[in-house]
Amino acid sequence: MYINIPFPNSEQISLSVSFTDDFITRIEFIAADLSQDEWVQYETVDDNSSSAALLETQIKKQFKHYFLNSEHHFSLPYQLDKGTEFQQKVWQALIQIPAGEVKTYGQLARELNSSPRAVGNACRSNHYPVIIPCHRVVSASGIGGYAGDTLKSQTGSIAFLSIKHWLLAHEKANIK
DNA sequence: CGTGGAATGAGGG
DNA sequence: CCCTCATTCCACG
Repeated sequence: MYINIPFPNSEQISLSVSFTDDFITRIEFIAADLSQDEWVQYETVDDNSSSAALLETQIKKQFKHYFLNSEHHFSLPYQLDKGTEFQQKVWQALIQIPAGEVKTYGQLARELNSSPRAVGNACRSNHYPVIIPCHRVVSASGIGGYAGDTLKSQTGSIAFLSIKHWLLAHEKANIK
């Protein structure tokens, strides 16, 4: 099952969160479906009739808190064991970057004895954007990429870099 | 300054 | 194997 959470400051984009009874399986940005009033869904009251409903409530609550206050620390269950050992190391490093701070691909690469390019690729394969804050990794010269997009090339209809920019601004991070 | 190659990890033809 | 990628650094002109 999944829920769509409207992304702040954009009526065009939703955050689609897929989950089972026990954990989140995937998060992705999608073009918002304007045919339904998603804010109403988003505001629904607590329902603890099942474990899935419980998790759904937590997801809604925590994203609402984060969008209200970037200091919010996510505590949601998700599967980390899908990637390779290297990818998991990168993802672990990502969740230790606090809101308001950024690291470059190069910095992370030095910490992990790898290369900037490889770190970027691991960020690219992050299945849980926002709660695993790959947006806090920027390039040495600018904002870097997001969801496969770069300054030079936007792959689809959604301007992913504008999302990265919004998240970093929301967290009051200093960027070039 | 621009350009090109190397290093790195993973995925795809 | 070869290529492409959310990079970066260093050499060379």
